[in-house]
This record gives sequence, structure tokens and C-alpha cells, in this order.
Amino acid sequence: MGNKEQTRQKILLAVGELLAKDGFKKFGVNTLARQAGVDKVLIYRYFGGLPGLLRSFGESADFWPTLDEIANGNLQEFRNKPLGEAVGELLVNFARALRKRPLTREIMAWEMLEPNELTTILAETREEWAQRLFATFSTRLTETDLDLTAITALLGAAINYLVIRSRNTQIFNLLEINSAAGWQRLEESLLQLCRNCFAEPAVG
Amino acid sequence: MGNKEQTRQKILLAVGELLAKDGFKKFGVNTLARQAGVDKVLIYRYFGGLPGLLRSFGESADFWPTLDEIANGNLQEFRNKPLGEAVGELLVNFARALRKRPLTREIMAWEMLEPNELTTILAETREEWAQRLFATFSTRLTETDLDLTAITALLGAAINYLVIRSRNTQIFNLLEINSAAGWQRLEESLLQLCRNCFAEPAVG
DNA sequence: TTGACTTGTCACCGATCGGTGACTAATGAT
DNA sequence: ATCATTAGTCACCGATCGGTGACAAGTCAA
Repeated sequence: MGNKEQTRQKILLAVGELLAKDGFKKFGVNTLARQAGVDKVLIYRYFGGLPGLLRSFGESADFWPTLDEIANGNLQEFRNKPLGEAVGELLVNFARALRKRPLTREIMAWEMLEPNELTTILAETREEWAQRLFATFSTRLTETDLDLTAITALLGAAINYLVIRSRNTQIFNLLEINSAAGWQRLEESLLQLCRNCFAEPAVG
Repeated sequence: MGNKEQTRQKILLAVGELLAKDGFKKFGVNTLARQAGVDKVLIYRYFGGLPGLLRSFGESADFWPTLDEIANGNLQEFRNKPLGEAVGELLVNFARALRKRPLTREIMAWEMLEPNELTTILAETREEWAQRLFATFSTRLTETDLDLTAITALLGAAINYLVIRSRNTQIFNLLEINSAAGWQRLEESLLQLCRNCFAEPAVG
């Protein structure tokens, strides 16, 4: 006779494996039970069904990068940089962090199509994340009359989109979004956009 | 006994109706035949199956905005505007055009999940579109040493993402992406980003 | 040793999916 | 009038889906 906790872990593990392997398209009770090598009835018994399982999985995993990772481990230092530099570098690091997380990419793609317990956790994490990030820079928002929320929404959305699309697409807007060279150009332009945008314009 | 061509049209019409109504999630031969009020076997007979039907539908519809629509009916005029203004206004018009097209939004969302005949047509249209747009501005690319391809890829991606997400999401990055007010802020920031970015920096 | 409880297996349900073969009924040319 | 063709209907197939009830086997307390 098996061990309950061990079986629970097998199922939780299989969630990540299946998502990373086949994406959320084929994600279901049957497929999942097969991947975990477990009878599907146990998913209902131990987690109350798919939603409960996703909730448990979302709490057990860390698919979202930490603020520290985005800030090269030193968020305080970013507060002293020129605003354009700081925002640009944070966004570039954010893009790199996402590209390193196939599972997160998959959940983000899922999020575009339908909400579920897992994407809800992702969304909450992100919003809280954004809030803390803005709080860090709150004292410097008076430096510019630009709409920092809208600008980061735009550039964050851009990164999200390209990261998701690069899962199964080579070229977007004549640019290779699947190669290191393509992302090099994107990162560079991201930095330039932020630098130029937050700099004082030449003429009033 | 009915009319073949008329039945074909009923099926083609039902494709758009069903996509706009229930999205691509429930899209299939059975559902589609039900929507069209037609037996599903006719889909196979007249179009050779779903892929062929989608191809026919893609060629029959105009879900992608024209260059003229994006340029307020006067693309030539845009060639004389400052580069930052031109790019910014084109992007804003692009966003507005997409927001007016629920069917296109749905296909764009579909594109994130898996390629099919319809999304392939969409992608081809978009790439050819981008190419023609760049050709229009080819003579002025020397004005700046910025990577115009990468920058428009970023901002285009941003618009795509937000348009798709706004189908079923209220807030992204602390900003309302589902309200006119939210898009007002996004449009404004889009313009400022382009204006400032293509302007000469204040200090060398 | 008995009996309650837990863990896991298995068979089954109804619904829906994509896809096909056989049929009826109307049309139109000879 | 005959007969091949065409348009459309209908019943069915196997597979898969989410979900459940019944039951065997092992565990442990009394």
C-alpha cells in the first residue's frame, strides 16, 4: 500500500512536467493521471479536482521571478540610477528571467486564453510585484510627467507577448524572436527607448 | 433541394459568427455545423474539412486593417511628418483598429495557442504589411541610428498583448486595460515614447 | 481476531469529439 | 420515361473527455 503524501507529490510534480512537455492544450485529468502514473480518482480525492490541484501547485512552485532577481540582487542600487536606465535595465532583466522559465511562459500563454486557478495566482503575484516595484520608486515619480504606469504596462506587455510568441514562432514583424541575436536587438532597443524617453527633450 | 453555393456561404458565415460568439475554444466541426444549421458532412464535402474551410474563410474575410486605415487614408502625408510622430500615430491607429475588430482579436488569441490555416494567413498578412510599411519609410531610415524594426516589434507586440488580454481581463500592471480611460493613457504614452525616443537627446 | 479506516484499482457513465458510409430526394440531360 | 448526378439527411464508428461508485488490499486500534 502506498503513501498518501508521496502520491500527492507525484501528482504535483506531474503538473509541471506535463505543462512543460505538452503545454496546457492537452492538460486534463486523464492526461495528468497518466503522466503521474496514478489513478485519476486520486486527483479528486486529494485535491478535490483540477482547480484545487492547480491552486496547490501554484502555491508550491515559484514560477515568477523575484524582485531581487530582476534587480541583479541589489534593488537599492537601482534607486540611485537615472530613471530611464533603471527602468530599462529592470525590463531587460525581466525579459531574461522569463525566457529562462518555460513553465512560466506556458502559464502566461494559458492566461491569454482563459482564467483558471493557476493563472489567477500568477496575475495576483504580478500585480503585487508591480505594486512593490512602484513603491520602491515612489519618491522619484515627480522627476517626470510621463505616465510611468502606462509606459511600463506597454513595455511589460511587449515582453510578455514576445516571450510567449517565441514558443512557437520564428519571425514577428520581420524580426527573429527565437534567436539570441533577435533578443539582443530587442534588449538594446528596450534600453534606448527608456533612456531617450526619460531624458529631457532637446527642445521645449 | 437546396443550393450548393448558398450552403457554402452559410457555412462561411457561421465561421465568423461562431468565432465572435464563443471564441475558438469551442470551435469544431460539430459546433460549426450546428451554428450554420447544416449537416457537418457538408463541411467535408465542400471544403475538405476544417483546414480547407479556414483557408476559404481567411481569403474571404478582411480581418486585418489596411495600411490606409492605419494612416487615416493618407499614407503619403505620414512620410512628411517627423519620424517619431509618424510611428506613434500609426501605432495608435493600429491599436484602435484592432480594438474595433473582435474577430481579429479572437484569431490573434488563437495564434498564441497553435498555428492553423487561419492564423497562418493572419501572420502572412501581417508580415507583408510590415514589409510594405517599412518600404514606405525606407528613405528616412538614415535619420536615426535606432533599430526601427526592433522598436516597432516591441510596441506592436505591446498593442497585440493588451488587445488580446483586454478580452477577459480588467487590470494589467495596475492599469485598466478594459476601459476607454485606460486606453487613453496607453495611447498617450505610446505617442510620448515615440516622440521622445526619436528626438535628439539633450546631451550627447 | 475483529472491525473501522485508508489507499489504490477498476469498470463504468454520459457527453462530445472528428470522421465516414449508406441512404433519400430532387435535378437535369438524353 | 429513364438514369446518372447532385444535395442533403441520418445513423453510426472509435476515441477521449470529466466524473463517480464499487470494491480489493493493506493498516491499525481495540
